[in-house]
Amino acid sequence: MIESIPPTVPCAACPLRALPVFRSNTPEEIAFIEGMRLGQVDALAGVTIIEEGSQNPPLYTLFSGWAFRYKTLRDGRRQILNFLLPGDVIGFQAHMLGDSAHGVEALTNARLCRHARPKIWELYRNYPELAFDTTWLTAKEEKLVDDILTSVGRRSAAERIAMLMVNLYKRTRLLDPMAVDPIHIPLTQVHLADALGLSLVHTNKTLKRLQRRGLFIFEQQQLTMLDPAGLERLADYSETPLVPRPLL
Amino acid sequence: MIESIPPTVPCAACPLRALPVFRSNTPEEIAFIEGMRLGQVDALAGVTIIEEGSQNPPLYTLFSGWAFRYKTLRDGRRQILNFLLPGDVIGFQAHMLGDSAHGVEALTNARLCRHARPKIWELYRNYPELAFDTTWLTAKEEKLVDDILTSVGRRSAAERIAMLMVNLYKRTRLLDPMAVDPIHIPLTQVHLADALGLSLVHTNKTLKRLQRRGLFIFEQQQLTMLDPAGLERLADYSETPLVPRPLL
DNA sequence: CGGACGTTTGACAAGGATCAAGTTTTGTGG
DNA sequence: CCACAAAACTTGATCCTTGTCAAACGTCCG
Repeated sequence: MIESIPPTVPCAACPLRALPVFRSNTPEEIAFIEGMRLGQVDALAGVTIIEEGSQNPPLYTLFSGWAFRYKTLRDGRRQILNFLLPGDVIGFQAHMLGDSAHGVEALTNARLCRHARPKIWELYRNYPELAFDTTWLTAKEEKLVDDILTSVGRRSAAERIAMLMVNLYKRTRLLDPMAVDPIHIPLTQVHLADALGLSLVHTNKTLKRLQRRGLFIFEQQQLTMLDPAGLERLADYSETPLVPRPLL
Repeated sequence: MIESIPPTVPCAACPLRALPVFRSNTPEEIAFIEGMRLGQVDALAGVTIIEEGSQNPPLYTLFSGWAFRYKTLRDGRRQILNFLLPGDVIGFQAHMLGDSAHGVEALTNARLCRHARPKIWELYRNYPELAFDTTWLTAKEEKLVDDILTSVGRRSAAERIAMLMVNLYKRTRLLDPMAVDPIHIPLTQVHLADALGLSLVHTNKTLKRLQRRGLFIFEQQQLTMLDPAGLERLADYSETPLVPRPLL
């Protein structure tokens, strides 16, 4: 399922660090992070990275690929809480609280950096900037969930889809500023439905309707943005100021 | 709106600290927290404590009373993200990210401890345990929002109400272990509706139906639990392990 | 070639929204 | 302490967004 692999690059040469979205670190900080990293592992698409309800699960950073956090009810209903992209931390909430209230599943084949959980404490003791960054990442993810909750609670199906498309489009562009449409979004309509709190059938119909309105094209997991302004208007989207993001 | 008052008690004598829910701190930590506290303020019920979208809003701890976090869409639709009870931190996400993506409003008359934002940095530098606690509180709130999102996205109206009642009941009991039914829950049906992602009318009808089923009584903001097990079953509620909570 | 998976569509059911009153409770000023 | 307005709660009728059921179709892969 999840296989260890020989480390691909040292943290100092992490390709993510080269991206403008990520804040730069001092050499000492990078050395500490390198020391915290136990190694890299690969997870195939569809694999469960963290089991729902597991005790003290491992702590990862997503190096490449996509994943998502989710919760399920006993009868199988599933809510996707948010999607995880490279640079996102996996398992931190569980690290803090002791067990994982949610599961994490790989959407694509994914490569993860695994971290030594006990070193987090050392991080707090000796690298207050990194500790601060850690909190920043947690706060940022909470804000994202706040936004999603607002969508699911108060937006119509069409508005929710518009919102999600705009968000995913922006997030992927931050990670690949050179990308041109169409952009690869590795989601099936089941994922969309579970993330939006809608049924699969209704998601499909609303998705088609929006595409017929000429807002975007999304087929075979390829997204082409046709009318970004129209989509943002429909989503009642408000821009988030852009701040460089820490990377553990 | 928000009025400064002479400090009521020193942090060391904070009545919240006496409660079993809250983790104990060393005298040095408490002294630091005391030094971080700028003073206490009172907010009347209904007052906006933090404006949606405000830049660098103040940082508070809720000393007494209830409040809630919310987001609104341009046309006025409102989603309540979660309810805040004594001990909860207010404005921390905004402190981290620079501006507040959500608003905070007092539900009852509330007393707040206001903190010196720049001292947070000192806290990270000199009190790693407290920094850790801060992250813990953020992670805990994210988990709460995760749970609410799951409700709003995947539970029926009746299930959502059951879930919320169980949660609020448990949270209030933690803060007042001696309390006996009926318990005061200072929410109107408008608040319930906005927290659950439902219309007011449907909230009312479903609420009545559950009460007619003998699960609980909720009137005049007084909650009596009649069939906690039945409610938890309906809500598909899974127990969270109880860990003492840090208090800033 | 046969499944498994993902997408698409139509028909129908239903949970929840909206509209419109009416009733009760709460709060405030006289 | 009463009177009155505002806020909160109820209820019925109706509409409609979304869910459920069913089935067909395409594609990829062993």
